Amino acid sequence: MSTAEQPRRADAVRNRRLALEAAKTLLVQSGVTITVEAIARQAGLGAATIVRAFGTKDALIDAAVTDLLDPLIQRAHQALTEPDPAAALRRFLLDLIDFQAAHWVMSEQLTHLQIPLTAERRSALHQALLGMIDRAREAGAIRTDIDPAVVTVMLGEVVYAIARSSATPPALAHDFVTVLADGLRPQSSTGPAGR
Amino acid sequence: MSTAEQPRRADAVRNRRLALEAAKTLLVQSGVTITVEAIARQAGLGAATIVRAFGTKDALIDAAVTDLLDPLIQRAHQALTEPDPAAALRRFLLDLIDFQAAHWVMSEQLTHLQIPLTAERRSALHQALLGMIDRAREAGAIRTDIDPAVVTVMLGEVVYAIARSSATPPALAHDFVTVLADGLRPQSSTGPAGR
DNA sequence: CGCTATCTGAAATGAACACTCCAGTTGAGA
DNA sequence: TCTCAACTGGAGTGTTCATTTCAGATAGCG
Repeated sequence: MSTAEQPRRADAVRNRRLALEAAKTLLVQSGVTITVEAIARQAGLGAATIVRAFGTKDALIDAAVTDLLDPLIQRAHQALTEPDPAAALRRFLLDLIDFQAAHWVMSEQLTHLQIPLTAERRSALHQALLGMIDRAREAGAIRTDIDPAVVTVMLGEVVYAIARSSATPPALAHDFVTVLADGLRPQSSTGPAGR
Repeated sequence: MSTAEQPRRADAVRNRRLALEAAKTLLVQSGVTITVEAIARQAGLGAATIVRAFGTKDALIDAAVTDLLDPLIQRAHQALTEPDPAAALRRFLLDLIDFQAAHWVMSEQLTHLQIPLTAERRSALHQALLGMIDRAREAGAIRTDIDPAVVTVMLGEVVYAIARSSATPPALAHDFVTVLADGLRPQSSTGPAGR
């Protein structure tokens, strides 16, 4: 393909890797404003070197976030093949919350950046989640009076939010998923519906 | 009190008001980076005038956001006195989502600002929400196996998230509150619990 | 080894902002 | 109407950054 990797000097390759690791480290830390300067310091390199290795700061961040996101995507694909769809969904939601709890600071940093790779990964996650919900729905584990697309948006956004919450104790995540799961289960009693 | 308003010239008062309105207008618009320059243009004033009227840009934004938040706080207090706690909570959640849907862009802008007044209002909202949940709980409308504080965090964050979702069709908000309400209701069947 | 294309990073550049200065304007009391 | 302190806003000032430049260092081939 067009991925024609022109040969690069060993030190350039090494420094590129260092820059990526440094960016990942900073992305996970809270409270830090991520500047090229800061990444350079963390990597023990000059700022110019870092920018040159990726073209722009945005491209560097994009690559770093993509890296961080990959394990999560793997888990998502895994969840899609597990036998019990409801359990898989539940487990994945908890994974998602864990991930966001560790990384929500990152999301804040990303707002004004041009990060196409990351956008792509996010969309992949969204697709996988949609798949999980479809499976759970077909298995009868999720009420059918709500559009699966709506459920997907709901869960995706909500997980982000819950992880974001200042405290984020594990108990919160667990309780939260419980409430969601109970609310999403087919409701036997349409209850005091009218209200 | 110490609110000793030293007399100010009529034009100064008018311009202060203009600046506040301009800031509110921009805060609600999406995609706009809010600079003092932009607010000044919107208000038809010079940038210097605006900064001087409030001391700092942050103070201006703080005042504007506070203004925008006030009606919502009023609704919250209102909800606390309605006869049916469950219905009041539900209605307020929908209000909250509506508000956030209209204003979430704003929240993004606020991340790096010094906005004590706004922080205070937010905390007031949180308190009110906690109150509503307590009332609904006492009325037996909310399951008791989950800490009310957790429920509060849950709802507060979640509402923010759901409003944030790109689409935000009203249907989404409605369905979402339904799912939450069903999930938060006392669960008769501990169900096929183990799972 | 020696040579040179590739790399490096300190310093320069330039853009975006919040905030300040000051010469000129204006509201409003006498 | 006159006067002047309070106001205004265009033109700075100082910062914070991403990105570029370029003189010097170095990987790695012959």
